[in-house]
Amino acid sequence: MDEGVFIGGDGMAERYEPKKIEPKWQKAWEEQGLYRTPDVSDKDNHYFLTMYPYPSGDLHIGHWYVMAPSDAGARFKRMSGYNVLFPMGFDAFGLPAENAAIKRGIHPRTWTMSNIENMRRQMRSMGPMFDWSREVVTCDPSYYKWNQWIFLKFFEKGLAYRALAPANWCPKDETVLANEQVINGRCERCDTPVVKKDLVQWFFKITAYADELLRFEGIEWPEPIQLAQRNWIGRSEGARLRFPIEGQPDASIEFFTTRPDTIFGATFMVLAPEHPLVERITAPAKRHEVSKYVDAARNRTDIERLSLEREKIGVFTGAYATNLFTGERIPIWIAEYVLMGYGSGAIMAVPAHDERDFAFAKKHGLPIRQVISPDGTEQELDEAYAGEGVMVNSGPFEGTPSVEAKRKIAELAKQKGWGDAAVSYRLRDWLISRQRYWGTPIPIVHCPTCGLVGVPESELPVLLPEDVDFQPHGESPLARHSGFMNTTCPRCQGPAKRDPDTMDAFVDSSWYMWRYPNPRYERGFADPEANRHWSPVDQYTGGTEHAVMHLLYARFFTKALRDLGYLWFGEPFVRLFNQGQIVLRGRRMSKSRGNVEAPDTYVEQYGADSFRLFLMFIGPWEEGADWDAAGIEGTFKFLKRLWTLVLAHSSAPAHDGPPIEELERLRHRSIKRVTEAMERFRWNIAVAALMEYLRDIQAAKGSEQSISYDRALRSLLLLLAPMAPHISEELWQRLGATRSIHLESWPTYDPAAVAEREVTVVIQVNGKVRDRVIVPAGSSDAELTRLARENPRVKASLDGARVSRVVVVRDRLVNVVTGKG
RNA sequence: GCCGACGUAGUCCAAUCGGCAGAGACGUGACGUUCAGGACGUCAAGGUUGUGGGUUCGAAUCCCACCGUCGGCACCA
Repeated sequence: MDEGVFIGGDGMAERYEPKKIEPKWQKAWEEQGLYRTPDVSDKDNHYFLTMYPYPSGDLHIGHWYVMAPSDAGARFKRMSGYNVLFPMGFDAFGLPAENAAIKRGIHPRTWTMSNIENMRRQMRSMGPMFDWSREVVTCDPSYYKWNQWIFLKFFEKGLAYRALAPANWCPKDETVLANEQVINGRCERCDTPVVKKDLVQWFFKITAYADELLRFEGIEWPEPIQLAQRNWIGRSEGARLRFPIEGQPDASIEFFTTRPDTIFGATFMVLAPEHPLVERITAPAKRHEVSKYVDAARNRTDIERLSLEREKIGVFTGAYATNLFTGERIPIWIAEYVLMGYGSGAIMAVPAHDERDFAFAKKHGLPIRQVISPDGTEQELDEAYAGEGVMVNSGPFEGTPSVEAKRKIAELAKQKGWGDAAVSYRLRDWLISRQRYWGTPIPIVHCPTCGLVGVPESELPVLLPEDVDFQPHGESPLARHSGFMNTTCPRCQGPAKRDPDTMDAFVDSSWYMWRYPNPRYERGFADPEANRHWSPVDQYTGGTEHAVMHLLYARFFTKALRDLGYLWFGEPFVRLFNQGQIVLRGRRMSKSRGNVEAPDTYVEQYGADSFRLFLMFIGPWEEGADWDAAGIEGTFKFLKRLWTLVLAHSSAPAHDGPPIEELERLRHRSIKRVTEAMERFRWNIAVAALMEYLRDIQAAKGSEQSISYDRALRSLLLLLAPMAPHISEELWQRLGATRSIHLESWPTYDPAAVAEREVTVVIQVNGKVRDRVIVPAGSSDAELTRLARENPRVKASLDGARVSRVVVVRDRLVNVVTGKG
C-alpha cells in the first residue's frame, strides 16, 4: 500500500489531503450554525474562555499555541455533555496600533480593523468552535461606551480619582505608563529608559481591595500565579509612627516600619527626595546642596539609578527629628533609596539591622547602634543583622525577645499617641490615563465653575473623533482637537473642556468576559439575563505574562462591580490554567525581534489538524516549548495512517462478527487514558495514547470483521475529534454518519473492562530484580509470597540467608528482604 | 539578591500512590517494498534519571545542599 493512499474498489487511490477537507468542513459547520451556542438548553452551561488577542496583524504560532488546545478543551467539554460558550474577540485599543499607524500613515482604526479581518480569516483556518455571533471588538463605540459608563460609576463611588503623581514617563512614546508597563526601568513597548514626570492623572483605587485580592478562596488557580499576585500586592505588617521635627511644632515625619522592635537603634531619618516636607525643613545653609540633589534625582531614569550600583548616596537637610523612644535628636537626610511611592516616603533608619541603612550609615559616617542580638550580647557588626533576637540597648525593653517587642512597641506608641500598628502594601493604585489617541476617551468634563463633572449617561458614548492629528507632541492628541475639546458643562451649561486623555487598554480587558454573553446589549455593560446563564467564567486559559496585570485588574473590577450591585460574584474566573510560551531558540517571539514564525506555511503543507496536534504533542502545555518544527511529520503521519485505516474499513463488506475481548480492553483503556489526560489539559499524553491506540488497532489483523474492530475505530475518531476536528468529521461521515461528530457524546469506559487478566509480577531480592512471573490479576499477597519464596532464582540468590520480611505490592512486585547480620 | 518552575536516551518528552526507567514522537542505523529516490512497512541500537548526601525493603518521584536553564520580582523600610 502506498503513502496515505487507499486503493478503492474502483482502483482509484484516495490520499489524505487536508487542503481539500478542512475548508469544506469549516464552511459546512458555519452554514449549519454548529457553533452557535444557545443560552439555554437541556444541558448544563459551561463558560470556557481563552484570552482574546491583540490584533497585531498576523496570527502567529504563539496564538495557535494558546487557542488550539483551548479549543480542544472546549470541544472536550462540549462532547462531555455541556452546553459550552467559547467566544472570541479582539483587544483592539492600545499603543501598537497607534505606533504602527504613525509609522505607516494609516489611521489606527483602518489598520486595526484590517488586522482583525485578517486574523479572523486565519483563525477560521484553525477550525475552532468559536461562537462568532458573540464577538467583541473593544474599539467599537458600542463596547467602549461601557468603559466610560463603568468609569463614571467608579468616579461616583470614589474608586476613580485624579491626583498629581510622579508618573512613569516614556520620552519616546510621550506618554505615562503604569508601573506594570515599566520593565527594568524601560518602556515595555519601545525599550526607552523611563523618567519621572509630575502629572495630574486618573487612578483606579485598586488598593481599596488589596486585602480581598490576597484571598483566593473558592477559585482554582495555579499556585505560582497566586504567589505572584501576593508578592505583587506585597502586604507587610508593622507600625506607622510619627517623630517630631525640631523647630517645627506643627509638622512631624510619618513613617512606616516592619521592625518597630528596632526603634531604639534608629539613629537618623531619611526622606524621599520628592517628600513634601523637604523644602520646609531644609536648613538655609543646606538649601543649595539639597535642591541640587533633588533635581538630579528627579531627572535620573530608573536605569541610571540602578547603574549607580545602589550606592547609598544622599544629603543632610540640616534638620533634626526626635526619636521619641530614646529622646535623642537624630539628623534628617534625603536619599533616593527611599521611595516616595511606598509607605509615606520616609523611614526611620536603623543601620544595625537594615542592610540599606547600614550601607548609608557607613558611607556618611552616621552612628550604628546594635539593638537586637541573636544571643543577648553585644557584638561588633560588620554587616546589618536583620534576624530575630533579644533586645539590647533598648531601655525598658532590654532583654525582650524581638518578636514580642514588635507588638509591645506598637502598643506603647499607641498609648503615647505616637502612632499605631499598621499594614502597608506594595501595590499602588492603578494609573489608567494615557496621553494617547487610540483608546477610550475619559468621560469627564472640566468646568471652570463646577470642576470635574461626569458626562451624563444619556450622552454616552463620548465618541473618539476620527479626524485627529495623532502624531505625538508631548500632550494628548485629543487636546488639539477643538471640536472634541470644547463642550458645555452638563451641570451649569457654561463653556467647558473635555478630558483629553484616554484609558489604558487593560480597562477593556478587565470586564470583557461579561460582554460576550450578549455583546449587543444596550442597557448596560453586561446583559444580566445572559450573564446569569454563563457567568462567572468556568475555565480561563492564558499566558503567565498576565499574572499580575490583566488577571489582577479583572479580579478588582469584578469585586468593585459586585459592590456597586452589578454582579453577584466576586471572582471572574473560577478555574485558571496558564499555558507556557512558545519561544524560538530560547527567546520570546515578537514582531519587534523579527523572529516570529508564521503558522500558515505549516497549515498549507500539513493541514490545520496536523499542526494543532503537533502543538499539543510538543510537550506539557503549562511548560511551553522551544519551537522546532522537526516533529510535525510525526503527527501528519499519524493522521495519514488513520486515514488509510478508516477508509479501508469504510469499504469493507460487513463488521458484525463477535466481539474480541482484547480489542475491547484496548478500547476501554484508551478511552480512560485520553479522558484523564484531557481533563488535566495534558494534550501530549492524550495524543501519545491515541497514537498507541491506532497502532494497537492496526495490529489487530484478522479482526476487521468483528464488531469490536468497528467500535474501536469509531471510538478512536471520537477521542480525536476535539484535537483534530476536520479529519475526524470527514472520516466519521465516511463511516456512514448522518450528523456531525461534534454533536456526539464523549465515549465512556468501564473500569472493569480496562483491567488485564494476567499481570507480570517482578520478583526482587533486596530490591534487585531476580525474576518475573505471570500470574492472574489480583493474586493474593500470600500466593505471591509463596511464589517468590519458592522461586529457584530467589533461592539461589538468597544462598541460605535469613528472610526478614517480604514486601508485596499486588499485581506489581514482591521484594524478599534478608535480615541484617 | 529574593521568589518560583524545570533538569530522564543524540532531541522533544512518558512514567497516576515511592514499586520492572520507556508510552509516544523526532533523529540515527539495518532490513522489506521500489528501477531509483521519496514515501510506506518491519526491526534495532541508544541511560550513572544534573551532582552530592539523606529517608526507605525499594527513590526519576520525598527531604537537604549544590550546579545549570528559564520565568517573575528587584532599594517596598
